[in-house]
Amino acid sequence: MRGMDLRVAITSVQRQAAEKLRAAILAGVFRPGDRLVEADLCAKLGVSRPSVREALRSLEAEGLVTIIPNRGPQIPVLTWTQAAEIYRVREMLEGEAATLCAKHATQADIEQMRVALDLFGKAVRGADSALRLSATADFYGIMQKAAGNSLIDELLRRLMARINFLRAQSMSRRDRAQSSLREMRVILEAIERGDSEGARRAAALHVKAAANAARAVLGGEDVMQEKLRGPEKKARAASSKKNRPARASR
Amino acid sequence: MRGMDLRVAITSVQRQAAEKLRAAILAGVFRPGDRLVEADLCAKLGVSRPSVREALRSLEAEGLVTIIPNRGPQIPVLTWTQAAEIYRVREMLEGEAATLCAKHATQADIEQMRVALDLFGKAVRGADSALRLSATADFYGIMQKAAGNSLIDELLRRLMARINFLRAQSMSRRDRAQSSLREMRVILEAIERGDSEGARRAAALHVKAAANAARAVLGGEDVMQEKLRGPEKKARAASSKKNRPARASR
DNA sequence: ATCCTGGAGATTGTCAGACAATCTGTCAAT
DNA sequence: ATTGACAGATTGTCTGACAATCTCCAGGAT
Repeated sequence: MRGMDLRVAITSVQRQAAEKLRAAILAGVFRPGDRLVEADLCAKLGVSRPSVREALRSLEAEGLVTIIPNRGPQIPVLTWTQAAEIYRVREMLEGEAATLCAKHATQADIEQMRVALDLFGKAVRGADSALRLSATADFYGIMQKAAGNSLIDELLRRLMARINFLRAQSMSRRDRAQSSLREMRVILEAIERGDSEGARRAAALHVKAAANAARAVLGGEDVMQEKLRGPEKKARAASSKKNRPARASR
Repeated sequence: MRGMDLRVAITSVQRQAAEKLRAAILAGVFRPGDRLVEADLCAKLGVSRPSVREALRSLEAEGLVTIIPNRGPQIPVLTWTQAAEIYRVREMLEGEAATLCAKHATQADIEQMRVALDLFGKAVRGADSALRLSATADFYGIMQKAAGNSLIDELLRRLMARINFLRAQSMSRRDRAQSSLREMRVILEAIERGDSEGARRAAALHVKAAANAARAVLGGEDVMQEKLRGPEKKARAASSKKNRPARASR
């Protein structure tokens, strides 16, 4: 093979740290509002503070954590307004990706998407939430790669990361997962018949539906702040037990 | 005034460093392909290496610099493919911003945009490139603020930063600047009459024209790599002469 | 009893210095 | 001319330190 990639994966500690943290956040290890104490992260990741801090700067620029001066990093709490903005942009970008995919996808691409979609269908029927997430990720991953615009791919990936928390919550509702499956089928059908504008519309519709489901979870107006900040105090008491057992005397 | 913002600007060294660097890159102090040596930046910014490194991480995530492991940060060299992707996304986002602006803009917003556009016209006639840049920035700044979607605003700002170099080059051509002025007038007119779809079309058209002008500068295919990497070697000899004494003098 | 005021502890922001790993360019040897 | 080794420059990472700031709790004043 002429174009085989022989490069050894060369990476650095803080890059790995950033990756681990990103994965942890996406996996829901931390919840919105949680503070990330540098010292703890050092211990958990097994690296020094400078590396952790650099990793955190990267994540901050990606919007995955918010760093408040003199207070430190924490998982951002989304308001509904912010979430709505993300969904709106996602709608445009995903629509474009679907259009591009309908134009450029090879038979192999389409075949892969079909496999991913079948897998998703199985996950929905079996209520397997982990498989559901990975199957959708696959489906979109293939679509975006086939679309051939790497910027859209990257932007979408970051936006998805930011609303990951919401997606997990709204997807856990069975009916939403099933509608989602139907909508994705429509997208794929349009791509199969090379209907680029149809694919765009279908993708946009799908995101709109997802946004509606998310709004239901979030409560329409920006009440979410209270919804999530209410439990925070209780959570802090619990987590302080975990973080500094020595002082749990009270 | 009830809502007056009394907060003192609380910020940190590395945030300021990041800002300074960002501004320097946008101002064209560094050219694509230039390496940013940490020690030099420390000297120029007057801060320590950890702060510089954290600032660089932020800029990396924003796409303003590329950090190659064991080689360090450098200003990314855009290929035409990448630039085209950016213009495509910019077209969508700016179209949406124009639409939203047409829907939500107040009379005051429109008035401000008109002022900025007049200023831009004056800059074009007077061949004042600095004023040209600030006037366009104003025009779009007002438009995006009036649109009321802060995510689009932020994404556009970052994308613009990445193609800043191209914009400066293609805008320096008088005819392009004049077409630009005409196109922006059309956008504003659509906004004034509340024609949201017209505003979207006009904005998209404007970005398409800008992309064409940029392609002319960049040479259509990805030849740019050579174009910019050629002078790099000569530049390095000169810059090392320039960079080294700074170390000795302090 | 409630509110204000210190202070103690925790955490972040920043720096200096050090050292290994890696890259780059030069120069000699084949 | 290509290869190989060496020296210098630069990055990646860690340690330790200290000031600035925040948070929470206790004690005192009203």
